[in-house]
Amino acid sequence: MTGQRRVLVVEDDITIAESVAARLRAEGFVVAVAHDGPSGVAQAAAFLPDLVVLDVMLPGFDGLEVCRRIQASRSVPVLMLTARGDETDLLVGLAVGADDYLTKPFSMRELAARVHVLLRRVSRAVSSQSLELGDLVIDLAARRVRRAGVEAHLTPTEYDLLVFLAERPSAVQARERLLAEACGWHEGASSRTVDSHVKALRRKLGADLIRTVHGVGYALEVPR
Amino acid sequence: MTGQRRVLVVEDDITIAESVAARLRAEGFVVAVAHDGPSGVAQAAAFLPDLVVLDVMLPGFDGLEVCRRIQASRSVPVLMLTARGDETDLLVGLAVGADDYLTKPFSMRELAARVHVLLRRVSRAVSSQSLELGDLVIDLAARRVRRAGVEAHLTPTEYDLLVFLAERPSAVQARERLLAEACGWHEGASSRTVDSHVKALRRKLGADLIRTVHGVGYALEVPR
DNA sequence: CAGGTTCTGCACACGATCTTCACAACTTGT
DNA sequence: ACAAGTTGTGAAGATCGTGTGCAGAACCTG
Repeated sequence: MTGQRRVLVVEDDITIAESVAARLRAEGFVVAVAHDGPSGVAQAAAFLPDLVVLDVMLPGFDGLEVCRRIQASRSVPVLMLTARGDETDLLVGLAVGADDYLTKPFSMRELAARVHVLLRRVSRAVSSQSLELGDLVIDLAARRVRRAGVEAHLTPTEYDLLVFLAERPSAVQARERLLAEACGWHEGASSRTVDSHVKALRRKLGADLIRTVHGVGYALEVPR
Repeated sequence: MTGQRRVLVVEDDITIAESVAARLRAEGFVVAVAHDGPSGVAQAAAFLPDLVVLDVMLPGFDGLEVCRRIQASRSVPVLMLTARGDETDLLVGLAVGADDYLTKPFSMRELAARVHVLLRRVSRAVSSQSLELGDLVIDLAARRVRRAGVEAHLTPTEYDLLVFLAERPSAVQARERLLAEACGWHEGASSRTVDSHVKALRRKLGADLIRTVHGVGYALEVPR
């Protein structure tokens, strides 16, 4: 994970919002605050947070709707804040895509702990800023790739191909899929084109990185 | 992830342990219970749970040590149970690799909700669906097969054949069926082709895996 | 526009895989 | 135990898929 984590707090109660924001800033996060649903959704799109802390009770439309809309465009972990006993909201929230929840009142310490857990989990899976698979590091923002600390210069197609594979580590992808996703789609495109790019990736990043699955396609193996 | 999820509950208070186990069983999980640290670690290795619910206060050695040991061998999500106010234990627990926690007293409903969230998250992250039949593990996304932890290299036809059988454990499949499903369909294809592939599978994965049903076909037996 | 880079498609060689065959070993029913 | 049918086995040929190098096309960039 590169740089600072960004957290968006969507909470209409100014006092709570500020406490939360202050605590998270103290923990080293970059924090944005929205006080209603529509601006929450807007900020989620503009601020591109790594995590959203979301009150379910909001003016405009409610938190569940916000949750749905945020998740619709981009997969972001959501920590929901619910009133105690609001189990219906809670269950709906989890169904809608929230990843965790806290019931009010909660301690700032508890909030911080949960935020850290959620982000740790996310970075373990897929980070929005960089992909790290063993000694392979892909800096998505900078479009740079390093293997065992050594930077490799990749052409655009090679890079896209690598990222597509790296986002699905060890999952086998058919040539056709790779051709369509990474290279553009041409009528009558030859799937042998993929071979050429795979070959280039192997030359630049090591032959062990990409596994050939005979008769199917390729998969990226997590290197050590 | 195939079939039922397995949950291990490590909790010394028999009443709590049974309530938790009962609730989780009602939710459709396969549940094992351990009442102290050492047997918790042992069961984690033997029962191979998809998730562990772990009390931090345990006879033997404490829950944090159990957590460490469980995580040491295999990555399993851990839901910690802590006494209210035990924030030190809590933070250490999260550091040691717990993925979530509940403070006592908690409602069974809350527990069940968290268990579901954790498992959903894991299946989302690790994604790779897999078939597990005893010591045979088929990673469908990666198209990889392991028996008793040892990876076997299978050819495309062998793999397809195995998956077809593994999706219908113990069910006998006619040669013609296998020929059509796993191998492509040729006019006038000889069903003896299947024999060759079965033979290869037996050589690579052990002779006990595939049972011959004389005059009918083959069936995959769940190995112990 | 010149010079470079990148993408794509092709052909060949090699290796992996599939299929078949003949014969041995086995199962089943009588 | 025997005969008939079925399955296991090993090997060999046919087929298919992939790695590789190369060259023209397409694409930037200054």
